[in-house]
Amino acid sequence: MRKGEETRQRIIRKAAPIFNQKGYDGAALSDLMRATGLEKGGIYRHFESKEELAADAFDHAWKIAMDTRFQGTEEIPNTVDRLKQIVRNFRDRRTGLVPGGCPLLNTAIDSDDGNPQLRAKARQALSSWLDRMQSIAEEGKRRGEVRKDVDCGKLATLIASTLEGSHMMSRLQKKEEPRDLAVHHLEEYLETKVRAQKARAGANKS
Amino acid sequence: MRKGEETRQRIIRKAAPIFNQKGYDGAALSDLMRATGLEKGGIYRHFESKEELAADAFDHAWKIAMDTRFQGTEEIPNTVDRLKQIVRNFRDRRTGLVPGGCPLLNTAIDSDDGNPQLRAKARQALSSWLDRMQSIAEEGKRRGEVRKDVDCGKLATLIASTLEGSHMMSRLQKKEEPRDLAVHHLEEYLETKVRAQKARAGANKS
DNA sequence: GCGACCTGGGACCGGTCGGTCTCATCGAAG
DNA sequence: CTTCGATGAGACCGACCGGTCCCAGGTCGC
Repeated sequence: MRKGEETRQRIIRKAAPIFNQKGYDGAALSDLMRATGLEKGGIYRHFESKEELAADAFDHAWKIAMDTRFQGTEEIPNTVDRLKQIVRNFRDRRTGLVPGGCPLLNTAIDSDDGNPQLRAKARQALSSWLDRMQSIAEEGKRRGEVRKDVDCGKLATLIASTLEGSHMMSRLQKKEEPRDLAVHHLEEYLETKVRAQKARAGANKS
Repeated sequence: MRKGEETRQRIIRKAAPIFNQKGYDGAALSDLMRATGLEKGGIYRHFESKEELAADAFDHAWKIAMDTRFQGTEEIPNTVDRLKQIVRNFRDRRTGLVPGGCPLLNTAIDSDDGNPQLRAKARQALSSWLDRMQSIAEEGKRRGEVRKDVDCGKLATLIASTLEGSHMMSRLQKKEEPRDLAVHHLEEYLETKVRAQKARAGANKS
């Protein structure tokens, strides 16, 4: 029981970057065999199908992405500052991630036509990300840190769209600028349109 | 000479949606044969390789996308209004497009690892789109319709990122909301941060 | 230390992949 | 009407696809 589970996890860890980089069709069994150092039989003992492995690999990659994006945000008291940190994390914390760019973006586009199983994974991944951000905004609203006229669900959607779109462009151009730009834009948006203003006469710098 | 070119164009037209929906690897020759009604030999007479066909199919799909996104914008005199119309076109005009979502987004993600030929196509497609939007903004700046402190290149990048990201989310969720939201957000941004204010005392409705 | 079971190797499967080649037919120019 | 290049059919190719299966050897619990 022990050894098998270890191997299973090792396969997932090695397979995740391949699926994330090459997509489901592009990731051949032979690639996975080379990466894991196992023969076909060794892999298929632990997974019923390539699809099951791809699903587990996606979960693995997404968990890492989520953990990284929310890293060091829990302890930030102010909710708007917390959202800003999440936005900045998207730009700054990209070491330790599964190579190949955002797994959600990749899988969403990849599973666009067929592969309903992977598509469902992507949908639920997006939902969980949006929910977490929305919850933070709602907490902020209850606490009076976030303006009352802000729609928290829409805010989460806007943040995710902007970040993911800029991420695609940064990867395509191999330049940081689009991502930097999106982060800066969102920071300003959070500051001017989301954060509740405490003092009536307070100066509004920056 | 005549007939052959017609067939070539027909193949491109029929192949474009398949590549756009299934990706390069996912689009099998057998799919293309079924769509075109031709046998393998019939297709390969007109293209040296699958890759050449994919490149031509991308050009075809992207041309349609660009034409549609800029449809009815040339005749709008005010440049900021023109940009707003481009943004709205992204949301509203989606009939006649090659099925499968934005070819740029799809191809950018699809060609992320290998296929440098397709990747180059995607890069140049993005550049041409950005350039066109940037030029409009620069024209607006010369005419005093756009604020002097606006960086036109960054503006174009921000618009493209936001639209593409929201497009991915809309497709994944099968809901219009993310795209609507992004369009609304950009419209507001163009109105409040980009458009030059003519009159000092003018009311700023909406 | 024995026996049962867990693990991984690798031969094997039918199917499909992208790509080639030959040849009959088609269409247009003379 | 003939002729000849342009065209498309479809058999064929080797490679590789995802997946199965059985066996040898390793790893456990007892």
